[in-house]
Amino acid sequence: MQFWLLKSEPNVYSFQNLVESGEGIWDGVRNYQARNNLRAMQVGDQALFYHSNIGKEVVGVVQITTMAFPDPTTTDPKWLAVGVVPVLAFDKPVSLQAIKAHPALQEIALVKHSRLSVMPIAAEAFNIIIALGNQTQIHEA
DNA sequence: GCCAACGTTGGC
DNA sequence: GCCAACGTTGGC
Repeated sequence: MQFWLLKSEPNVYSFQNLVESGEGIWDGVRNYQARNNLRAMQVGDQALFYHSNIGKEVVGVVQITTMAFPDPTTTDPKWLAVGVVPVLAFDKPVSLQAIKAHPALQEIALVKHSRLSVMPIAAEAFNIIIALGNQTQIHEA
């Protein structure tokens, strides 16, 4: 099982759009590195959903439901898409600022490779961000 | 709206 | 195959 981070501009396609439709297709990727990451995805992999430009925060988690298939938004066979479903909406979105301020998240691709739209993320970093975003599930004594 | 980072294109 | 020009992304 691999973990990923998917970036979208919320005025184009937001996490809320995905929650409302229940399932979606992650398409429109036109970058080779991002495409290669889509191709490496397996059914059941999970991904953080990041809102770029507006919000600049991780707002939830999605699960990959299909292997990569030809992107339906183009006739060019070299571009790929995957199916996704929402699995968790954060109580408290995790801002880019908070990620940059976290000592254990300095090296993630979101910070280091800000222009990549589909990137792998280590399980440790994935779990830290989930814990930050899903704070109401952390109960204190 | 600006600009840095970086990917792509095209002339040579 | 190099590299300058150009386009796009995304944070600020």
